[in-house]
Amino acid sequence: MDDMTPLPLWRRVSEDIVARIVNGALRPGVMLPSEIDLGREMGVSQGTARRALRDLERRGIVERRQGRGTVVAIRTPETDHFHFFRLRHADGSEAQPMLASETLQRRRSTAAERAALGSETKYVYALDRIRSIGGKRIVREFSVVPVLLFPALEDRIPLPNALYAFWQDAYGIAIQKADERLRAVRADAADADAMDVAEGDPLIEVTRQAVDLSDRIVELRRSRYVTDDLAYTISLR
Amino acid sequence: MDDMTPLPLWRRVSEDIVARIVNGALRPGVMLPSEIDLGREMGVSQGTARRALRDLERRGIVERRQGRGTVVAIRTPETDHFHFFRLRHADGSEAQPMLASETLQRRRSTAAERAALGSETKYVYALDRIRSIGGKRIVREFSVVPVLLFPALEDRIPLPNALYAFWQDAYGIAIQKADERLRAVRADAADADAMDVAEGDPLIEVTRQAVDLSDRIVELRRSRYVTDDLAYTISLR
DNA sequence: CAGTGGTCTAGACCACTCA
DNA sequence: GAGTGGTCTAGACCACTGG
Repeated sequence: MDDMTPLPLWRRVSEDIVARIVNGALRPGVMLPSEIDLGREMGVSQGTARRALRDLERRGIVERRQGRGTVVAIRTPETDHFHFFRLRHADGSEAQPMLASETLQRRRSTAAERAALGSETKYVYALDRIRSIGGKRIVREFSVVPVLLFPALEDRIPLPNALYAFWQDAYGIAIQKADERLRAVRADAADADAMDVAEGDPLIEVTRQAVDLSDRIVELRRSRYVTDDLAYTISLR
Repeated sequence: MDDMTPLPLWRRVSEDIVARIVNGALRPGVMLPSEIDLGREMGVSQGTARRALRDLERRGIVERRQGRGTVVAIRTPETDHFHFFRLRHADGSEAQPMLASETLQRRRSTAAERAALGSETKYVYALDRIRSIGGKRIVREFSVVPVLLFPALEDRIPLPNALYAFWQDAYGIAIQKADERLRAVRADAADADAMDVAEGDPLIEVTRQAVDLSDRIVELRRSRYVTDDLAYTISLR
């Protein structure tokens, strides 16, 4: 598993900054040193510091603006939510979901959850939410997160619409990517009860694993979408 | 629409190379000049030529290997097909689809097709395919492409499994990205007839627009997937 | 062994931002 | 006007590839 060759200098610089973000020394919105200063601090040239910052920018971890500087990226409800929430109208515009209901439960983890989240995950929070768009309830989400990573989550109820922005803000856990599997399923009785859909209607079910900056799986999520008026939209490159 | 600032030097270099690929002067698999030679040819430094090549590599247009050189990327049936064909087994492994049937028809374009493919698209080829995986017919694909871009396509029947690799090879049209919209639908009588699925069963329907290196929409595709054993798999970053 | 891309440095000029 | 990132140059050394 180990790589014989050491990491390039620029990568060590960028990983050092990631580590500072993960351990909380750098918080979202904070200004980073300039390329020249960063290079001096780390004992590398400006070009190398520049490359590290460019790497972080490409990964969406920092934001750079000419004349202004480099700041740790903030996951706002806008940027964050719409990046990981893929339902769009027919014209491609973003859908504005509202939270219709929310329940949070603390319980023992299942074997499958421990397999994905790590064996130290004895307890989890199970968060069930229903979202409506344009007055129609068309999304059910079942999220599972380790209690260890999100202590005292029940005290924060009601949770904000955009979970990932909240996690970064309140727990310092930043989502890097989400791996998803989509399948078509029939709405069951519970779906018909919770959403504006008839039992037996086709839904898209999305199973997601959300991965943070430390490459840990920090959330398991299963979502069910009614796709009558909105579609799940992606771009393959 | 126009940008006041001129393109950076490195971008002009990379766009020049893209143009050479588009017009056929550079074909897939061909070796590019080294960074130093390219810089000399274009009157820029090695660093700038390097940046242009890195840009092309990031966009998947060329492949670079230390010690070997830079070549125009080849869309092989493996690399290409599995990039744009997202069905995966439960363990994440790639599914091996077989072509179960194929029909090609030349006809006038519809108004909707002209809106997407360009008003000069008077005629299109409509390609309908059924794919099977593990002996089960679980994919229907309806592709529409302009006759102008793919002349004499009927002479190439049967078309290979991986369409995009074939297009690049036979017509010099390289797919850069594909924008997709996913919805859950019920299998109709034609689906039940063509695939191993019962009428009314839930399917995922994917509507795709494929875009080439010149930013033209060159294909409209509608696919229907049975997701009992396989799931549509993506990664959001 | 010659040639390639990967990394790294040092320095220059420019465009942009903000006080 | 001082400071930032964006671009560009010129040159160095290294690791890898292939004959």
